[in-house]
Amino acid sequence: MSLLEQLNQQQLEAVTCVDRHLRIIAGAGSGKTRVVTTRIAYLIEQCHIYPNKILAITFTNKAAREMKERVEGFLGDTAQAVMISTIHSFCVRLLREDILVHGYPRNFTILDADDQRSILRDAYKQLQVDVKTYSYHRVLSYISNNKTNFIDANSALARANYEGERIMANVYAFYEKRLAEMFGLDFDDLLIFTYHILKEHVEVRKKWQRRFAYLHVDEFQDVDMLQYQIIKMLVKEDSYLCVVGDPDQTIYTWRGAQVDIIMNFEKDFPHSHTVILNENYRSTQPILQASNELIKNNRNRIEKELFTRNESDERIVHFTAMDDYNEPIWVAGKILSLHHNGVKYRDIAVLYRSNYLSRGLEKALLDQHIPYRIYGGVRFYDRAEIKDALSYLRLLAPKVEGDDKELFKNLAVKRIINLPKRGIGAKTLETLEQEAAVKDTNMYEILKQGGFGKGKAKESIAKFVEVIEASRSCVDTISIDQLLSKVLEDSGYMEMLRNDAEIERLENLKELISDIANYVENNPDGSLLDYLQEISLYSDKEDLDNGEFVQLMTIHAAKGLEFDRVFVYSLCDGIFPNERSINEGGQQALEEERRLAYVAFTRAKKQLFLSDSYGYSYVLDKLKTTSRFVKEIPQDCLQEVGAKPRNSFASDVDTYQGSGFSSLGNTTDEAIEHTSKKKGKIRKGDLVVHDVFGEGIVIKLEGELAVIAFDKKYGIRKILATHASLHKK
DNA sequence: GCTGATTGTCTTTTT
DNA sequence: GACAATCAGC
Repeated sequence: MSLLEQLNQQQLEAVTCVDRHLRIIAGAGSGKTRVVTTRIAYLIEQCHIYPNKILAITFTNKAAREMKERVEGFLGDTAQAVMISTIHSFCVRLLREDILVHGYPRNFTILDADDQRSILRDAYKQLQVDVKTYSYHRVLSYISNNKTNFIDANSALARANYEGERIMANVYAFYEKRLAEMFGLDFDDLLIFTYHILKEHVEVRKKWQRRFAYLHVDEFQDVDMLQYQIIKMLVKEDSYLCVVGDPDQTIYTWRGAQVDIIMNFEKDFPHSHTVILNENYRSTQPILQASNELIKNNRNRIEKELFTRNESDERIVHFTAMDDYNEPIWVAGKILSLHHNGVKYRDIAVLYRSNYLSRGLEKALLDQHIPYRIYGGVRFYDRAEIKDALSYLRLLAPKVEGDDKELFKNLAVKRIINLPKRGIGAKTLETLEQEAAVKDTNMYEILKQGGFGKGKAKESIAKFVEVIEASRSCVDTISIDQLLSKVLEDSGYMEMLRNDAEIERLENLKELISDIANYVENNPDGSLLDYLQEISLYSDKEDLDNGEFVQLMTIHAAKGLEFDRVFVYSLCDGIFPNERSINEGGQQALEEERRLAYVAFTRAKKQLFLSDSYGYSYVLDKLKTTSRFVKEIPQDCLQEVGAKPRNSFASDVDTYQGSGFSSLGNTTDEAIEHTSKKKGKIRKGDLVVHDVFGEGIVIKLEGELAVIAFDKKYGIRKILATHASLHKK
C-alpha cells in the first residue's frame, strides 16, 4: 500500500474518508494537492471507482494541469479519464453539450475583456456616455456584480438611485442585448447559464449528477455563491463532495468569494467530516513564523497555527533601496549571486502586488542577462497580433445551425478590417454597421454582397473579401495552421509586420501557428470551430515553465504554487497593501491584503527576500515608506540590509505644500516662450535640475507651477515652470 | 474621410 | 507605457 505510506495521520484520514462529504482545512504548504491527488488515486485503485466518475475543480488552468500531472504520476493513462478542470472550463463543457435547452446554438462565442470593451465602445457612442466619467473597468465591474447577483438590466435600472447608476444600467441593458444577439457569453455567463440550465432542466441536472460519484473542489475558500450553487446541484444523494481550502488564503473577495461558504460547510452538508492539516512541509521555521505572526494581525479570523519541522537559521532578508531605480537592481544582483552559488533560475520567483510593477524588474533583469518569464500581465492570447490572427480565423468559420446571423463576426470585422491599413476608416465602418443592422445580418455579409463603400474604400473592400473567400474555400482541404498562414499572408498582415520590423510579433505568430499545428496533431477530428472554442478559455500558454527562467508573477497568480527562493517586490505602503483597495474596502480590505502577503510569504520553501524602496511614487503621488506588513514580522526573523533614510522626516515631506517660490519670477508669455524655444516646455515626467535643490522629477503641472520631487532633503516642491533657476536635464 | 502625431489619463488582483 | 481623444494635414 505504497500509495498511503508517506502520509501523516491527518492526511491519511482525509485521503481515506470516502463515505461522507469531507471538508479539509489545509494550511499553506500542508500538502493539500498531495492529499487530493492521492485521494483520487486511492478511490480508483483501492475503492475501484471508475476514473470518469471523479471530478476535480481547480481554480486556475495551471493548477488543473499540475493536478492532472500528479494524478498521472500515480495512475498513468488511467488518469486521462478523470475530469480535472477549472469551474469555467467545466461549465463550457456542459454548455457545449446542453446549451440548446436554453435556446442558444452550440457554437456560442466566449467574449474576453477586449470584446467586452468593444461592445462598451459601441454602447457609449449610441448612448452618448463619456468614457472619462465611466471607465470601462468601472462599468464592467458594475455589470459583472449585477449579473452574478442575478440582477438583470431592468431591475438594475429600477433600483438605480442616481443619474450615474441609471446611465450604467442603460449601458448594461445595451451590453446584454448585444451579447444575446450574437449568442455571446462572457465569463460570468458561463456560470450563470450553467446555473440556470441545471436549475430549470431536471433531466440535464440528473444527467450531470449521474456522471460523478466523487467531486473535489480545490481552493474552496475562494468560491463565490454562484459557483457554490452550481457545485451543490452537481451533488446527488449518493455522491460525495470533498472541498479543500484555507480561510487564511482567501484573496478573491473582490470577485465575490465568500469565506462563509467554507466556514458553514457543515450546515449545508450536515453529516460531513472535517480534517485539519496544519503541519507545514514547505517552508523553513523563520519563514513560517513570520507568516504566522503576520496573519495574527487579522481580527476576523479563526485561530490556526501552522508548525514545521524544517529548522533553519536562514533569516528573511529585507532590503530597502533609496529609490525605485535601485530596488530591482538589488533584486537582480541577488538573483545573480544565488545563481552563482548553484541555484537554478527556475527555482526563483519574484512576486508583486500589481502587474505594472514588473516593468522595472524586467529592465534590471535584462541588463543582467537573467532569463525570466512573466506570468500574467500581457498574456500570450491577449497580445494584439494573436487576437488579430484569431479574428481572421473567426471570419473563416463555417456557419453553424441555429446561428444564421453570425453576429459574432462583427467583432472580428471591426478588429481587422483596417489591419493592415486598407483606407477603411471610422466613417465607412459606421455606415457598414448601420447597414448590417438594417439588413439584419452581420457586417461581413454586407461586404460579401459587394459594392459597399465609396472610392478607394470600395476597391480595398472587394480585395479584402476576395482574400477571405479564397481562404474560406480551403477550410475543409487544408489544416488550421496552414489556413492561418495563408490568410495572414494573403491579407498582407504578415507583410505589414515585416515592414515594421515587428520581430517579436512575428515570433509570436509563428508560435501561434506551431501551437495550432500541435492542436491539429492531437485532435485530428477537431474542426476550426472546435479550435476557436477551445482556446477562448486560455489566456496564456502554459507549457514553458520547465525552462531555466526566473518566474515573475503577481501574488494572485502564485496562489497554489511554491518556489525555493521567493522575492516579494515593492513592499511599500500604498502599493502593498494597495491603497485603493483599502480606501474602498476599509478594514476588511486591509485584512485581505494581509492574507495576500501571507500567501506571498508562504510560497517560499528555503529563502524569502523582501524589498521596498523610498523615493517618489507616481502611482501613489507621494513618497514611499516601508509596508506595514514588513513591520509586522518579528525582528528576530529578519535580517535588514540596505539603505536607511538619511533623515527621519521623509513622511513629513510628502505633505509639504508651499515653496515660497511661487510668487517669484515673471509669468509673461515671453518667459514661457523663452523656455520652450530653448529647451522645450517642461512636461510631466521630465528630469530637471534646480540651482538650489538639485535634480528632481516633474510630477505634474498645475497651471504655471510645476510640482517637482527633489531629493529627500528638499522633498516635493512647487516651482514656477519658467523659473530661471530651473533647467531641463 | 483617413492617417499620423500629440496630448492627456490612468494603471489591483482573474476566469 | 497603453490607450483614447483630438487635431492638423493629405
